[in-house]
Amino acid sequence: MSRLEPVAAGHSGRAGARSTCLPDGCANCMASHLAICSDLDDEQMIHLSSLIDHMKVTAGRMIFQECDDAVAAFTVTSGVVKQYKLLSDGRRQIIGFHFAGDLIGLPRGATYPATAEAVTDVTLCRFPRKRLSALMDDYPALEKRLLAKVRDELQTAQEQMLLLGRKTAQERIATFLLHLSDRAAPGCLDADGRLTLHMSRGDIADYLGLTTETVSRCFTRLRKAGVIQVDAHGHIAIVGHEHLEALSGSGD
Amino acid sequence: MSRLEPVAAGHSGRAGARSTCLPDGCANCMASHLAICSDLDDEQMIHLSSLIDHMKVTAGRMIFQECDDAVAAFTVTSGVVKQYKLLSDGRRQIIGFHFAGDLIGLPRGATYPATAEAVTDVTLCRFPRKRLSALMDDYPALEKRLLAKVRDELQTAQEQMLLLGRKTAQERIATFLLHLSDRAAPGCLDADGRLTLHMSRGDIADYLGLTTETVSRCFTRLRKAGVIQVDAHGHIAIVGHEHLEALSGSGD
DNA sequence: CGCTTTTTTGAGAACATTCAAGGCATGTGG
DNA sequence: CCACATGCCTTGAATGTTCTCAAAAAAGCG
Repeated sequence: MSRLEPVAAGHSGRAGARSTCLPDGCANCMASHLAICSDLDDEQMIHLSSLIDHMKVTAGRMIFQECDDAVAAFTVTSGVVKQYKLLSDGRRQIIGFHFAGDLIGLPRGATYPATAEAVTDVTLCRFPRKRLSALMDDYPALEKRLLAKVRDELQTAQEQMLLLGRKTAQERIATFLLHLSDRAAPGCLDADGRLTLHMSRGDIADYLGLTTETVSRCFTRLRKAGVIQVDAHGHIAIVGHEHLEALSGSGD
Repeated sequence: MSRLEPVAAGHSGRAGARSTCLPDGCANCMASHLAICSDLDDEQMIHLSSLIDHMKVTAGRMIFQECDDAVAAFTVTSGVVKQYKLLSDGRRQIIGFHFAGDLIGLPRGATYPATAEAVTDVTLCRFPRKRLSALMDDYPALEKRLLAKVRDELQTAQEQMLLLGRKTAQERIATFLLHLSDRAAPGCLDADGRLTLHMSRGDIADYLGLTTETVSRCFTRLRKAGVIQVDAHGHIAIVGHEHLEALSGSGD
């Protein structure tokens, strides 16, 4: 049984954001302006489209596993994905959450260095690795874009090292909420400015190097302090943005 | 007064590892086989050489500072460099140590995201940023090499997140020692297999998210357990490599 | 509605930190 | 060559933040 199911064919004949002639999956892609394909012209896009598959993965399913052969990379086109590493006794560190436009699964080596799992229902664009790297040789714009993405990721990772190595539990939670509301997070911010976390307390804990209980206690404290409001569905409104920034320990 | 001093001119006429016609600094460069220039042919190397300066920085001096304009990138050609980020109250996280062949100071944005400081006396190769990116457009091999370097760094950063978020103090020290002895570390490994750390206990602590005291206590425990031997000068011999691996919590 | 899963809350324990002092090496000046 | 100052490392005792263990409350789901 494959963990990955091809996405159902979309409505044909509907013009997408780009020119016609593209496969439905690409023409309607919500992430095309964010992903590595965004710098390609229409002709190149058609070429790229011929190499890829569009997939759906339901929440909780694995996309690829650490140590597996890295045969394909994926662009997240909707939903939220997490990547994590495990220690032998089960301790888990989530190394990143990924949103629409993010590319995952294109490591330097032959195998994936982390496991990827769908947090919500997810749609993905699958690039066979060999064909993608061949394409990079032809289209330098693609490689430039990839380089930019990897650099961004590295910078984010360095900020996360500061968080994991030196910040208190409270500061970690504050930083996390601010990052979600300020940056990243397409699909996390409601129209009314409310934040939908999507991931569980346990996931947040494993991302911030804490336990579920500590995360829960910090949320409670922030709520009682009037910095955030949490509604019945767990959606979060940041009331004291400045207060939260003060609590985050800030960059410097 | 500049923090960076040009390196003294080398002996002229001495043939380096590469063909002649190169500036002494490049011809004699100990890191040319490791750095991003390693994939260039002689003609390209001559071109690259015309863009760069060779510098010396003494131990403890700053190379560039967080938030400064990222006008130049640097390749470490000898010695050890650390990069760190600070919180407003002085808490510090070292995000990486850099050895011969490593490239630092080429961020995505306009400013350096971290401060770089010489741990030992260091020699550097300085690339003005604009000219380097112009050169990348001409020599795709250079950009490919950079991409590979950044990917390596990202993978290292992800392993460090696992360490900082989930490993115990003992496991962090064990992992650190193994990494130095296995990988990285040109100039850290003596002929007889002994490890020279170069950096202080405080630096190690700020790299591993611990305090100086905890680092010291862990070293003592490892020494008393017979896993490592520390001589009068602080050089370390790893006696129980397998034992250390068991203590490191290992990848999975 | 009953079941499972997740989240919250509480009490006690643990690991690492903080605070404090002593040891050891290096370097300087008498 | 020794005395002394300095900086870094080590060791000890006490504290604290976060974790572990445990149970209740809330939310999701058939």
